[in-house]
Amino acid sequence: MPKAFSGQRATGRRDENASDKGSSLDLFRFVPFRLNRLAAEVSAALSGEYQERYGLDIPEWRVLATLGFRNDACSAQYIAHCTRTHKSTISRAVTALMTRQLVERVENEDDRREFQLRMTRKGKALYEELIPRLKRREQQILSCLSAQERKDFAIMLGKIEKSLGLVQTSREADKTGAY
Amino acid sequence: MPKAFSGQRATGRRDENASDKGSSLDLFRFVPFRLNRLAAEVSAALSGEYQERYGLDIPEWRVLATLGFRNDACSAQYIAHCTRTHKSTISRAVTALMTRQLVERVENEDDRREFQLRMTRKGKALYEELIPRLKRREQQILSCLSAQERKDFAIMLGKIEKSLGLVQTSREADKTGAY
DNA sequence: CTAAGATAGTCGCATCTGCAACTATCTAAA
DNA sequence: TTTAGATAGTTGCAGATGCGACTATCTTAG
Repeated sequence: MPKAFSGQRATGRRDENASDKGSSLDLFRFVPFRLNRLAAEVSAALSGEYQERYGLDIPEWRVLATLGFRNDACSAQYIAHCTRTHKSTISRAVTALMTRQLVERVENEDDRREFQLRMTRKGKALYEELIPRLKRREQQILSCLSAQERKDFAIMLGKIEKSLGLVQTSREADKTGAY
Repeated sequence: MPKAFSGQRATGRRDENASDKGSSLDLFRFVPFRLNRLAAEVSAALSGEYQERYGLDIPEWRVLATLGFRNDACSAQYIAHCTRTHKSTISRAVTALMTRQLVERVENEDDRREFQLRMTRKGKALYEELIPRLKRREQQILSCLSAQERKDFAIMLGKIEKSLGLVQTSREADKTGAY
């Protein structure tokens, strides 16, 4: 048996004089840290599905997810904006997906700077196969919450997203152009 | 005014025939995606404090946060395990912090493989200055939630963390050695 | 029409970080 | 004691990704 560490935060050997009200901070109660850690862990838990099984990385998955949900062609820039992913990252993901013939693009007649992206038949097939797996995983991860808690959790996420400007109604977006 | 995209998810031009119950998935309701995006955004919102102002990156901040909260020396490995950060990342962070004389290390008499890390006076000073700023930011981010909601949100995070094995009592850890 | 500025997409570059190999050290079993 | 295996920490390497420059194209003001 390996030598165990002499304490974890639960028992902690933290000096109680350094109160949380003052100049100390419990990393394990600090929401930004928790979100980072949780997001990394959840991604890792899902990567078995899209990464190992289908050889997709996260940006590639986001491209497919956007195209699949919209069920309509759209530009790379659109995907970059609405998934909050850098356009160069999306560009590389699209290149990889085109190489694998999961996605194809056609020139836009009205604006020859941009391309209309759409999934190929092969891409759609992969998407259809992947989606139920990912949904199942998500449900597994959330199964520790009751139905009501899941609902509340989603609402709170929404509030935080909104306060950070992560969600935007199309009306607001039309005004500001800030996609 | 720039040309606006022709639709964001709120209005969406999504084909309603592709029901969520079936083979489609709304990325914006998909918790793993939302967590990733939210974590990235929250980190960006905080980076102004530790990154721009103090030249710390996230791993460096995690080292300081662990040392500061424990208020006691500990090994790099300990920090790596309890922050769930790769040991090579922590190693590089510690090197950088030592160069800046924010952290120092002493040999462990009992086990000469490991070093005891502690903050220097200078490191403590930076820590003390940084903490209230970060707490303030966290509160700003969470200010869109009521006190009760914040509480509930923390509880739900805890449940998900627990179900993913992200939290571990020291008792369990002592048994498994799985820090 | 022309010119200035904005936008779509690509690509080189730098940085970050996980992986794995490596050294040094410790532990445990024969 | 000896030796095999485990652990702490470091470092080279490779993959991923954000930034910024670049080209091509579009828009708008004059």
